[in-house]
Amino acid sequence: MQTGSTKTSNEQPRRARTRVTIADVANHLGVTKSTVSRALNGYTDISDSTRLRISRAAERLGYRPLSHAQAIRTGRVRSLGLVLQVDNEDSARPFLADFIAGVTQAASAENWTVTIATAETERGVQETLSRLVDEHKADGFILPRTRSRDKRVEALRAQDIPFIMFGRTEDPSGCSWYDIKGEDAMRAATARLASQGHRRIAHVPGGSEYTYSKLRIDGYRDGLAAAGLSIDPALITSPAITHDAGEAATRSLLMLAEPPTAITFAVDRAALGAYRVAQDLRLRIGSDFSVIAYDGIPEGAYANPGLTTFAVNSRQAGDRLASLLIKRIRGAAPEELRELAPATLVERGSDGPPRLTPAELAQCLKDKQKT
Amino acid sequence: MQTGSTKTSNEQPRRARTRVTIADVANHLGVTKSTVSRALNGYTDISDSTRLRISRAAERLGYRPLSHAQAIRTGRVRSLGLVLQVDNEDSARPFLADFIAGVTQAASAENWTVTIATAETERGVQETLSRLVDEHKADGFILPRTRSRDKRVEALRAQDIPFIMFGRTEDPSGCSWYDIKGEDAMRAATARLASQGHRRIAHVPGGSEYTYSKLRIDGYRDGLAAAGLSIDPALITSPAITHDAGEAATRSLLMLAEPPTAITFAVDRAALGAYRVAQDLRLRIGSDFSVIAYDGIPEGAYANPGLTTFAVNSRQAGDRLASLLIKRIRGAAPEELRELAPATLVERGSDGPPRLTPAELAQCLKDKQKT
DNA sequence: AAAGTTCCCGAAACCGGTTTCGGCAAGAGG
DNA sequence: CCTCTTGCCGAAACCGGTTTCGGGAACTTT
Repeated sequence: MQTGSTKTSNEQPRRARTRVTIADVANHLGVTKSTVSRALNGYTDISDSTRLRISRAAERLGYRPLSHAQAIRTGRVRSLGLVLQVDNEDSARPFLADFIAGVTQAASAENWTVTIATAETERGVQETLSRLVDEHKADGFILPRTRSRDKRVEALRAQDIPFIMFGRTEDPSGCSWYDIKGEDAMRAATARLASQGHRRIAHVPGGSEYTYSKLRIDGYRDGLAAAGLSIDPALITSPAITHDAGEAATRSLLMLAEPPTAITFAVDRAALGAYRVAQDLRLRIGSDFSVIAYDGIPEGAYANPGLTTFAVNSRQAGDRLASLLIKRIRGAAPEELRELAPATLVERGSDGPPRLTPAELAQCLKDKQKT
Repeated sequence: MQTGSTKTSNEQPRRARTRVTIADVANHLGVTKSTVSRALNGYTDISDSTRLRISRAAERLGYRPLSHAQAIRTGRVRSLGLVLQVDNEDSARPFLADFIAGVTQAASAENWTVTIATAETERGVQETLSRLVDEHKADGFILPRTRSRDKRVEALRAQDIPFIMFGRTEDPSGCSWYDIKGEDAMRAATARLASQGHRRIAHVPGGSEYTYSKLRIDGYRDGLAAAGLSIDPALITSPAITHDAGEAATRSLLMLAEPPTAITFAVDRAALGAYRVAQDLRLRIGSDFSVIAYDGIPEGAYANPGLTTFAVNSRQAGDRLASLLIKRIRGAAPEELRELAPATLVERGSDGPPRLTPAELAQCLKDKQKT
């Protein structure tokens, strides 16, 4: 019974609702499609009067070109790609909404859109990215959380596909980026603590695969050096980006024979782990020992005392990233599209002059352990 | 010097990187484009052997059809649209990442993508939505946070564009939805508190323009009725969805001559405001008065005592919404695509048997006020 | 063996835009 | 007055797919 061209899949015929096409505009004015197209796209071989007539008519008829119809010839879909890694641990990203708002806002301003995708693993991100590339779902990509050696960067660079990093990377050739100066923030944090009188200042770094982690350690080191303090490798723990890991790192630091009176954390979430330690050991954060972190997550404001931190403006970051990427897609050289912005210090209660010296703190902890 | 067809805009010629097209596959096998197209799209008038040959060759050559090239004829871009309202107040949406992960995951599974956009105002959302519709950037839309009377719904319904709501609405004709049974959760919350011995149980509703708010109030009322408790209009406050508003609502309830010993909140964030009141008045949440809320935001776990709440699975919601929407786009009747799922109770420490009667609580508060 | 089906697939139109090419007309130059 | 530009726009090809139409070959049926 089947009559040749019967489809098996359950797709429904597209609805017949008619759109205003470029041909409608052309017919309406008695010109050709090509004239309309060139008039609307800024070609110079169209007289001003004609251009005006056409753009008016297009406006009045409500003509909106289909970007996918344009894309077939131009190769541009006017869309930015964003592939997020959402693993189970830190899937709760409080500033994601802001970040996306920034990206989409800048994109809409140029009449572009944003194509978003997620994956759980690094490998999954790679695959998703390459699918979007293969199907040309986006003209360029925003790469958040860049690693020192980043496969996404390598793949896109090799294929000469426009991209911009939120973060920096080891080999910057052909790369554009927007990043927050985490190194400056950590330098400032260390300087601030030193000026408060701290002499032993520790650092809990972030994930070692990420570029930011190295940069923040550098900043921490620079800050110590500038304050004339020596660098004690024992005061730099293993990486910690979660609540639990931050708690463990804090504990290990306080166990030291000569414990630090201040700790800088590369990420807020780890710093919040220190609060649990303080509660456990009945220490007051901000006097018994101080904490300064980085990120600016909202939970930091609810902590008690509030977490002093260097906050990043996620919305602005998204906005700048999208703007720069569009420029890149339009042909700007990648080397011209590199921007750094500062984090802003949010002073709350988690830091202050040390009540005790390291030796006294050690003694105090030993006493508490007995009881 | 300009030679006629010079463009003024700064667009760069698209890069010449060649893709594998359908013609390449066809030539490679000595068949026509149309045969390849039909073979790959499941038409029945292609012999199995040919179909196999073609799909193998396509695979081997790495052929991926351009969705925008397909779209020009089919009218389908294989993309789901999602327009979020990101206002300044609650822009920090902790489950957004999960929600997006769910949506994109279900979309990718069908080889679809997700086009995301944001706006700050209700009006902005409307405009963004209509821009996406006009440019046909998506084949259908996911509408989060539906209102009782929702302009987005009316607009899309009028134009017969597929959509699905996360939430319900007043006039369900032509609507599909996925929603969490907030009414059941509130009924269960009230029942739970009643069984703990509470006799005066209050409710702090969410934004009155949203459908969920009305439903949760209904659930609260049903719960009271089922427990044989009377409904006191004084125990239903004005809407509160922020920390501050929740704090104010709590204060007003405790000021009552006969205050409630338990409060149900339509949203977690408002419930967290109650903690500030408790701290202020030196009341213990979970014994002096109890709190049960709804949402399952992560901050609830950090509160002290932990917030007992009905949590929604955002990831699953996103997943189901995307799946249902795709079915809708493929032609399923909207009435068949309606799903409800339960919220799950997360028992923490914010509720328990009342230590005091309402009268005693009032007295206690009066005493504290004196000192 | 002729006629009618059924199974496959090629040819060509089509979707809605963009871009190339060429030509007419008006203005400039000699 | 004739030629040479220059400005402006139409005709048609083109992008990469999908879909319609029709027809040849093989297979039944009578």
